[in-house]
Amino acid sequence: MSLNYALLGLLSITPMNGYSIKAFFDEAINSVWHAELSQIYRELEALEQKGLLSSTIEQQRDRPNKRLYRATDEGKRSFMDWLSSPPLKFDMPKRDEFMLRLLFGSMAGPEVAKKEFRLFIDQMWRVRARSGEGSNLAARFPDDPVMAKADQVCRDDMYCRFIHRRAAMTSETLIAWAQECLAELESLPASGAGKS
Amino acid sequence: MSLNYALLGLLSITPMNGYSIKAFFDEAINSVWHAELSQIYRELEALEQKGLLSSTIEQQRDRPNKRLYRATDEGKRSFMDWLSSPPLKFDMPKRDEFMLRLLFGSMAGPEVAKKEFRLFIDQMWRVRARSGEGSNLAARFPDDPVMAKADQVCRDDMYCRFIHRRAAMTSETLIAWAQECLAELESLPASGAGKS
DNA sequence: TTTATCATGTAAGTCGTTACATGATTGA
DNA sequence: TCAATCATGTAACGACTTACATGATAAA
Repeated sequence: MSLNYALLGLLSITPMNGYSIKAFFDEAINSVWHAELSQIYRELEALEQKGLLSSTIEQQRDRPNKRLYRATDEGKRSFMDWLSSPPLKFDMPKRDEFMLRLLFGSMAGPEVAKKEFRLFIDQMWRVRARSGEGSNLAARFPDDPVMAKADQVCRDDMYCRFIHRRAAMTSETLIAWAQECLAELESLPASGAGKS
Repeated sequence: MSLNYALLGLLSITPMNGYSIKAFFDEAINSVWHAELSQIYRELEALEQKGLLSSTIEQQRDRPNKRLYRATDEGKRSFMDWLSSPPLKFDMPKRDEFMLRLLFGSMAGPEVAKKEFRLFIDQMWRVRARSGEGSNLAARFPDDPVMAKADQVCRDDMYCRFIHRRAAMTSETLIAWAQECLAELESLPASGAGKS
């Protein structure tokens, strides 16, 4: 299973609606978990039908209503069982498109690789910048108690600090790595686009 | 798409059978791409039916026969198109179970987190050890020309060196990060299992 | 007036995992 | 003799993505 426990965990702490869960994933813990809205809504419904979540409609003027989900007692139990269960895997299957392209670098020539490394470094700069700030959900959604609570889950929490520290350290390393590779590519005795 | 181009790329360089492709993924570029055998076989068949791959049976005494696949001209063209196409995404969706558990660390207590960090560090030691060696396919499959060729794809190739260097640097960083976190957890004023 | 944000969903399709089936050979 | 390695597959399921549909308000 997957998304499943991310939802049960979050909704064990605070009630949220689908849209705010998506925002939390993207803004606060984007280095940890990703999910599309459509998947979130579907999964929320499935968990409610299993009795692990319950939902209520929150009326809003000026805006569409929200369906707030929260974990039931059974949902909390199910989550805690998972959280304390030992069979955990560290090696999540990797499928990295950039790395795959790099593997075939000698077939495309160094110019392509150089261009992609420069884009990669740009991207990592953005990641690094974001990882320093932590979550800014409360700022982006002022006077929304749901977002404020979701934000607070991460602020002042040691484990969230660990997560952001990891994102910062990893992006730092990847920038160094990419610059190293780029330097080697640029020092190449410029031949006319071919094998390495 | 995904596995798709990994296969076309590999089979543009050298003919391989399903089993050896799996071995190449796992042994030589496990930080880049992962796939189950069943998926590889299914995808190979699909690509052959599209005319992007062709296959021949290689007879063997003492062992089951091999079905060797290679990219057709159309397959090679299709692959090169992809390789030189700009719309590349660096942000592959992340779903990291260990990190997700860590996010909810304050609900499980520091002892659980400590245990998992120690396991994580063990795992990363193994990753680091492996990333130094590069691929050892030729050693594991002596007198198999398919494996020898697959292995050679990576040896002496600058881009493969880049890949292994990244794996080495990343595992190094992750070990440092985990040790840092573990130290902070161990310096905690031992309370009886509860909130942070 | 058009675009962006907020908000919830459905449907179809692709991608990936797990379980099962088969069968020979080699090494412990 | 039992497990592991080599080798190829099928079937069923589960997870994830993409495209579509709707509709309000706020800002450019």
